[in-house]
Amino acid sequence: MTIIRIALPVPMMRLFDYQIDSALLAGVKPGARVKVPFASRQLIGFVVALDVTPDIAVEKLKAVTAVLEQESLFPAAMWKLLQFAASYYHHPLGEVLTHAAPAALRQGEAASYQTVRRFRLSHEGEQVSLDDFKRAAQQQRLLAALREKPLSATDIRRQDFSASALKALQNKGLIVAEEHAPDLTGWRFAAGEDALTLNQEQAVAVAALTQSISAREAHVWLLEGVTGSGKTEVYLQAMQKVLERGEQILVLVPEIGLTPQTVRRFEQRFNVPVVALHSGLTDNERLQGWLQARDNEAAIIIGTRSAIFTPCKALGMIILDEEHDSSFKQQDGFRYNARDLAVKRAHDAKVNLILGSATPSLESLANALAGKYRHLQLKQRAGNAQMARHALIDLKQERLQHGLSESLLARMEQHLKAGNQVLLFLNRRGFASALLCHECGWVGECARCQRPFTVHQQAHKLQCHHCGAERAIPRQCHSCGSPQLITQGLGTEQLESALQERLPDYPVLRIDRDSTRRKGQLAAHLDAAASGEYPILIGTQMLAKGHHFPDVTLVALLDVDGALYSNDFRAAERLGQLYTQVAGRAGRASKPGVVVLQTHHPEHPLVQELVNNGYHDFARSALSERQLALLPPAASMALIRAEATQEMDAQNLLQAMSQVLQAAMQQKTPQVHVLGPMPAPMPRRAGRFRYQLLLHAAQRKDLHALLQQARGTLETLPQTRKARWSLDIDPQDFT
DNA sequence: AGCACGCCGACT
DNA sequence: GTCGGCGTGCTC
Repeated sequence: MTIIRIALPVPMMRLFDYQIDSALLAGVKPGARVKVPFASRQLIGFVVALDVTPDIAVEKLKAVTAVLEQESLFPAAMWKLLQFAASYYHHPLGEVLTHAAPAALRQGEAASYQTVRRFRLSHEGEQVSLDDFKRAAQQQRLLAALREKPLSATDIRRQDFSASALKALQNKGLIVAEEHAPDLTGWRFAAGEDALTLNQEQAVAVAALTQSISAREAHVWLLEGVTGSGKTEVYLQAMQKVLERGEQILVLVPEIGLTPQTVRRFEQRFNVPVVALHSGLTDNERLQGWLQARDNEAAIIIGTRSAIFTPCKALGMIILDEEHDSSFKQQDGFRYNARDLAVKRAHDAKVNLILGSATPSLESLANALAGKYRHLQLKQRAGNAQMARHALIDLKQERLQHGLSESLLARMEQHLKAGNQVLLFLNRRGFASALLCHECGWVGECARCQRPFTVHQQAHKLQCHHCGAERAIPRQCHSCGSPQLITQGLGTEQLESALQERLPDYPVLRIDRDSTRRKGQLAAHLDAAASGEYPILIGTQMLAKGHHFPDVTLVALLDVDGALYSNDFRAAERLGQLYTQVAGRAGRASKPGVVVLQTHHPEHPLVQELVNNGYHDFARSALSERQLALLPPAASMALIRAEATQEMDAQNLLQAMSQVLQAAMQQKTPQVHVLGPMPAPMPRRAGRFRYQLLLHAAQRKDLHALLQQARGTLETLPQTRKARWSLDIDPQDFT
């Protein structure tokens, strides 16, 4: 009997020791999966250490039930990354490992390739004469092909053989199906489509990357390229250099960016096996992709956030597109940031990492400006496309009608009369953001969130956008009984009907979560928007990404002032990114676009910077503001959130945690500030009271040393039984 | 987290 | 008389 240490998928910062029979243990290495009894159930965990001295009596140790494999499930580099992630995010190792493994492996499936079904001619099939099939062309064609070599089910589909012909020949006993192990022969680069011609800036970027790849250097590259500057072509030409020497590329894209078109583009260009890890895969398909990546059977692996945990035997480069996108940060459970882990992974693997964006995050920009990342800039649009012009409308001097100023309406008519499209952004769906009583001021509020209900006139209901609760629209005030209920705050639904009334000759298309709820509706709406049959387009944030509308010559952002004086220090950065991404949606060579910002604060320095000098300068100003205020990236933060049905329970837990942290710091001069407990920006949600504790440190290592020391104590506090809590390292969202 | 144990209300 | 409500405690 030996004792081994195991990481289990439970939310505790502890490992568990088990006895194991020597015969069972033979050959088992750290990283292998085992099945063990845990309390009253059986769990699958990962071996972390062999032959350990347990910290409790040996007799109390249970025995391992089964060993699922002997070798580590994760190659050494991935094992190291996962250990790092667990310690950096102060998250239990067992949960990290379980999160990183494909679902099929978490559930105990074998880590093995699926057999492929292959069709070959039977003895009779080989004897039969093709002339007997003159009246069955499909069957004849299939027979002829099978005389050359057996075909897999995929071959048959790709080469357009008819399924009914296959069936018929099987029924006649001329073809037999066999299950075969897949032939794992690796892949070879073979050029597909030709590369595009580069402009000067692209050529400079490609040359720098190529040089680095050839010299086997490893840098992080921030590719800051305005919309339409041809970042993708830079990626593709750099990728080719890596593929030519047989190395793999991991491509991470935002959740919304993983489309079949993206995947096809890689396939057509390079003729190499591409694995796309998207949400539509079955557990088994995902496992197959994971294995192919691990064994270098796939050359390009493309996926969203979680794909950062895909092992690659011959990793040669990582590309992370739209690096500023918030979907790279997981917002619950194991709250990791795929962008930051990509930096660590590329560094350890000694490969290049390209972070691409038109609107880089201030974190990455700071690293580039500090010389930690190499900075590549594409300031010109590829081809002849021109940059959009920018304009401000000062709302202080204007009368607003349904959120639209007279000068904006005048501009819109001008563009519409010229036969162009107009795009209006309003990041608030529904008809109005509140329903209130004109006589007594009562506001229709969700009792569970203490926030006003959004009015949805089309669906004829009130809806809470925080918890989803719904009510019928009342006819009378619940407080004074008055029938005079009025709405406040403009939503997309109201904007749509106001515009239909004001500009009846121009059909309006609204694209938001409500109008695209059904499957396929978003794609249909986007097609309709691009077709030009709707001169006026209205959209929420979801329209800011992904699509280009060449006939749109006027884009306006309504009601973004909230971002300028927000409690959230990242609000301005996000506004700058939204504004710039939106500007990139519009115009083409022959029809340059105009972007209009309606604001009550045209004098705001960040607005001025954004409109006059663009994101590039805006970001640098915003960054120096952060540095002055000692906010990230000039400092490090961690956020502890707590919520409970009783307000005191959430407060008390964080109070106790604050004391634990303060006590841990007393040994040295405190270099970490613990702020709170304070109510969360949204103090109630779905009937729960929410509080938070903010940790702030000028030096990241101080914050980490503190959490390293105190994290174990935090989870064992008795107050944790009465409140739900979570720890978020480098929080992005403070709600 | 998940599960068992344990002590108080509305039903066959 | 039981079934089951979820508070409490524990997991090698």
